[in-house]
Amino acid sequence: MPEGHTLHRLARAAQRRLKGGPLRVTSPQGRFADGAALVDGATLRRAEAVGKHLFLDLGAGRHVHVHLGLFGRTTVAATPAPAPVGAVRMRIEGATAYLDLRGATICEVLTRAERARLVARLGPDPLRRDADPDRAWTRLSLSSRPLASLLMDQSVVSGVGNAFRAEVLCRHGLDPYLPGSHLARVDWDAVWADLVALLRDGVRTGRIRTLRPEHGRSRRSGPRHYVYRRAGEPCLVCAEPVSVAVVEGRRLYWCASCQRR
DNA sequence: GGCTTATGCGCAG
DNA sequence: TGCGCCTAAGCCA
Repeated sequence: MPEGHTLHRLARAAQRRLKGGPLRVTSPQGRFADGAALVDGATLRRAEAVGKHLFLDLGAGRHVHVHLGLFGRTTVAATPAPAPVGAVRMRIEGATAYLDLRGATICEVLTRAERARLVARLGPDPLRRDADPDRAWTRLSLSSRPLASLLMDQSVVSGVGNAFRAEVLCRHGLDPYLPGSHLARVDWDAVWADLVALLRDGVRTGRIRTLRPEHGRSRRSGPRHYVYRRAGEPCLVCAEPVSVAVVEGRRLYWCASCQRR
């Protein structure tokens, strides 16, 4: 479930459960065998997420970089680790916990400079204290591209994916096709603040919860989002059917009636 | 057991 | 713009 909150949550879990003693790093599936050999026996200095990227600082200028892509999944659990089932790209075993990685787009060892170059091309991450929303505003306000494209562009804002894109635009009544340059500063400030709150909630709960209390956030059954994956179903606010179209290669869901600005 | 879909992204053309 | 990567889960028969 890889939007930014997933990676920050993973970074926290890794930091808490793998820090300390030497780590056994292997690649049962084999595709990360060379990388694993480079870092096997190292100690975790720091686990950190930037946008949808996870970095494990293993000292001596070695940084394991993981990007989950669309399919990547991780397991973090108490040792002893069971015999690997399926395609485990990377397994990290510590004294009390282990981490399994499957299906990731990227799992590699980077130098500090390579890591810095990668981070430099990412836009501000709403989950990081050092994030500067002005950087994103500068990009947005000069662009004729639609908001729905800009929000998915990791060099504009990092950590937002298809679910949060759809939901945050809906929560603010924003037309997904509005050019970035037509967005009011006050609306961007509100969207940014909302992304901070929504993503933080995601880190805490491990879920994407976007419904306001009056629309059933705590309800057990029924829709869990305003528009995401609800094509053709009634909008929770105005009951008009939710629209769907492909933008940036991903399905965009929105309410054409509520989101007009 | 097969088919579809998925919270992503780089690359060819 | 569309394809390919890569894995798992949900749905159907």
